[in-house]
Amino acid sequence: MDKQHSQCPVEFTVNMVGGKYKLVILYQLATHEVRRFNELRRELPNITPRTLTRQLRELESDGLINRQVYPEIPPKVEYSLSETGKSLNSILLQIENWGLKHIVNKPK
Amino acid sequence: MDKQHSQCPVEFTVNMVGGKYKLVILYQLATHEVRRFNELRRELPNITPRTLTRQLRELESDGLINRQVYPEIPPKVEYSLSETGKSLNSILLQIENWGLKHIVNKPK
DNA sequence: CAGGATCCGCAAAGATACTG
DNA sequence: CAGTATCTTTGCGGATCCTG
Repeated sequence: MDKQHSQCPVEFTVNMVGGKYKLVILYQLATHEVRRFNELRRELPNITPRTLTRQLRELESDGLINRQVYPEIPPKVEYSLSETGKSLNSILLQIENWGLKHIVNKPK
Repeated sequence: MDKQHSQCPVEFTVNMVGGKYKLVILYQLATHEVRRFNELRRELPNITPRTLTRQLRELESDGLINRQVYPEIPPKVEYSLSETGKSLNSILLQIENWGLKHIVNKPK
């Protein structure tokens, strides 16, 4: 209900990027500039179109990504980071690096 | 099921810190060194004890925090960041700063 | 190609009460 | 103080099929 009640800054940020795939999507856009719907689908092997659509829409309505529609046939839609989204770049890279460092100590 | 299948580093990290309150808890421990159960409860006004316990236990079993039990009466338990948890410090601070910068542009 | 429409399951979280 | 025990809820994401 009070999603935007967002007491503290950390909670505020989590509410923006806290979806199951949102950070991965943002990371994709951070490293590829522009991605199309089915490109993202391929990067996220287990995601369903419905879920991908929802995550993208939420990111868009939170102002983190841009959705560029080309009125052609077949349809073409390009997703990219907004300026606000780009301000997450350094965090995204650190999250990736942290994962790289600790993913190895984790087997078994 | 395949929580630890964790394809990419970003997803791996998200699986570790992706709980609704986990980053806030980690941030508390990053800025206060040590926190007790009810102290954390006060910082997270809406959390229930059951949920707090679970988030703490998951963070502990993922090796991000330490749980120090003092066998006294009344009981005393202190939570703190492990070395692995401390390696998240810079990310936690950046997340807070990002929230501080963008929480203002967000009203209405 | 980029989704929309439906239906559904389940894990995550909330509410409330109780305890060593 | 630091939890546990139950029960209930919710809402995210999955599965499947359909379409401009």
